Amino acid sequence: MNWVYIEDLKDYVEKEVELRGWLYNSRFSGKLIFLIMRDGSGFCQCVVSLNDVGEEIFEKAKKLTLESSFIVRGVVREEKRAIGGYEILVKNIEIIQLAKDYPIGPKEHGIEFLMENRHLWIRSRKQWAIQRIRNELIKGVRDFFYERKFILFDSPILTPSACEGTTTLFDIDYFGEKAYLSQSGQLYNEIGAAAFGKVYCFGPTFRAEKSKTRRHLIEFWMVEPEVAFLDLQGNMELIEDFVSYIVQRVIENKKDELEILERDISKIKNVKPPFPKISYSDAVDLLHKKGNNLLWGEDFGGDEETLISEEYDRPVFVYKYPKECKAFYMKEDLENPLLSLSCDLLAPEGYGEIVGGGQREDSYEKLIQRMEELKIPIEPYKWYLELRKYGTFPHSGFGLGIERTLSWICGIHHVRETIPLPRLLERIYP
RNA sequence: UCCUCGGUAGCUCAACGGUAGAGCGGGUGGCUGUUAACCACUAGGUUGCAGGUUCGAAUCCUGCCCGAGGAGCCA
Repeated sequence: MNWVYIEDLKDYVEKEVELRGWLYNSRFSGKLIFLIMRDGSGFCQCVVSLNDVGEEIFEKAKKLTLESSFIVRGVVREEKRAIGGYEILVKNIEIIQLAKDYPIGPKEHGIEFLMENRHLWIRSRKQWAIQRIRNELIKGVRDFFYERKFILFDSPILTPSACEGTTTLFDIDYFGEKAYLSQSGQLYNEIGAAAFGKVYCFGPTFRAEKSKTRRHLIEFWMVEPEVAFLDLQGNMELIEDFVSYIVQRVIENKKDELEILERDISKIKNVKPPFPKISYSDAVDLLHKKGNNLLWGEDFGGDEETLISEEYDRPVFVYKYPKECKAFYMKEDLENPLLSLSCDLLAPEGYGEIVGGGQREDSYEKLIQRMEELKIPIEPYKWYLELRKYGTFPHSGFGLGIERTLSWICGIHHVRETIPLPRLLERIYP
């Protein structure tokens, strides 16, 4: 039999096909039944008419409960009224299993209930759309770097030392020694940049921060490029090209999914280079003008980020943060030793920081001095320092958080919906 | 860790000191173009747990448990 997927139905108009899937919803109308099947690739209305199929098959259709698995055969028809624009005129139905008491209904549910049932919630239409967009976003990430001849340089997940603060690491027993789950591939990437010029790593990262906000996950995915001989300005240009590419690609290829999410495309269609760029010091002035009384030298919180980003119709760079706000490996600004050659990218609409990056400190002496100031042990970073001994080179890179970027593109309020199975503070089920 | 809000039917909520109720979902019946379909009937409860105040507690008080939102930190 001609088993096809719902997303391909347009190629089978007026032909008889077989669909295999689950019952998403159904509506009865006397001698007519509308079954909404989902098969993973899409949603399709299957029309069962008593006069066409006879009593036996009609009764089967009537018995189907939410999320029952079944196979349906029938003729594909173009139908504007139906979801997706096509429907099946059913000839036969084969029930695989009748599901009993599926907990998630078509009406509203609370977040606690949905999170407890995440393994089932992921089947519903909005969640389906988000994950399809995630897939496109990730393909876009890989294609962008592949087309620009970056080399994929996977960094380890088990690490012996901290990359940033040590308070936010998960520690594990590594044959009697202490090891940690990676919270960034940044430092290892610099090995790759010296060997291959342009590299990126892309994988999960782990932060044991006790953060409980709509922008935080304990386990999240980050893509981190690192480029030899690139300065801060070049880094910002790479970031704006990259972010624009993935946003435009999602708009282009995932129209239906964005529509399911009721995303206002006009809010993201302007995401094209150049992005506005504002220095940290100018940003602080802007905040003061807007009534915020942040002191120079303090890092921005969510409120400050929103105040800055709401000034623009596309993501905005804030660059040259005070050294104290940033990690030890950020290069000092030679024009002002209080500043670092760092840059963050703030997404519009209150989605906050989606990129953090900058130029790295390439002076062996300055790096050692900075580590001593911050009381960071030298020994575990011996290899890192050696990169500055054997042909040091200016280099820059950044990290982009996939889930934050995805919630912004999708217009989803909380990052927990943008990863299939979110790990949150005190939630590791399902 | 701190601050704020919440926990009542399978789900979403109402009742705010005086007999626990609605919508959805479930069940039964009706309807040939439905779009979170609709109409009628029906089943469904130790009001998070423990104690206290009261003639009487879902409601007020105390403690605990669980959840949500936010802060700090970060992508």
